[in-house]
Amino acid sequence: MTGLSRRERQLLDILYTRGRATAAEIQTALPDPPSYSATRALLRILEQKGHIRHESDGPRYVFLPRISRQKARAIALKHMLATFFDGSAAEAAAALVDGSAAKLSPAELDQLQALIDRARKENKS
Amino acid sequence: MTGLSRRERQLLDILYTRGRATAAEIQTALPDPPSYSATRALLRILEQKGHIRHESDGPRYVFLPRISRQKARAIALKHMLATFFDGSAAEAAAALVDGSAAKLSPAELDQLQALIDRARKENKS
DNA sequence: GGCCTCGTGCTAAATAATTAGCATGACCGG
DNA sequence: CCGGTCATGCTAATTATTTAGCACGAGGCC
Repeated sequence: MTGLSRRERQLLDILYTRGRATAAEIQTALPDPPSYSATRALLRILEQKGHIRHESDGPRYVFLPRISRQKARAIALKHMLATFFDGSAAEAAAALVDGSAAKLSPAELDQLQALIDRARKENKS
Repeated sequence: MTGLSRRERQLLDILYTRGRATAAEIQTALPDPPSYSATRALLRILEQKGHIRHESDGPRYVFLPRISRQKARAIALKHMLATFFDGSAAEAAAALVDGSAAKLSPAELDQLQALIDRARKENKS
């Protein structure tokens, strides 16, 4: 995943965020958008490299990542942990709870509490 | 940060991971390592772009990111939340606790528990 | 002093990435 | 039928990135 070029990465991020998108949607969403045909050329390259695929949606193509969002998440998380948190999921979670990246609502804290409780139960068995 | 080229990103990741490194160390750590002089040329570009700086360490330079690891972390976390978790810190934290990316030890769960408790206290005031 | 090693600054060539245009086909409306 | 719009496949030109070599200086050893 670190072998991606600038534009490849930008485009894949859009697809991971949205799940699927047309070339026109992707073009609009790209930072400093290139032309429609430049966008399509990039899509073709990513498809050739095996990162994405397309389906027909009426008269046009819609593009999807080849790996699931879950899978892509896990890969991205892992890379981020290694790069910024010495591999420590706990530190990353702490950063999230701490609000350096976002603020958790009470409901979200409850949700996380439930997960911790469950993780503790599983640790006991 | 999404405007970085392939090699730029690879190199910065190394510096964020290690905090500081010599050109030789960076060269070795780069995936599919280029020559020493190619590595230095890349460092020069990143320095010109303002992403890194160097200090003298005896007869050689040692390179550092221009932004702190804390800051870089926060940026990376934010981007990852937006791309893979619809902006939800709670979902990301859940993924971390859930172990899809890593398994938390009992001590780590305690640590996280303390942070949740504190966040809840702050929510009350 | 000469040679070697280590490190830097700089340059330019090679390579990869990015870009956009052309040709074509399908469809629709006048 | 013609023209316009929308979409694709494909190509090649342009631009950015990556690469590595050269020249030079510092330091150490013989």
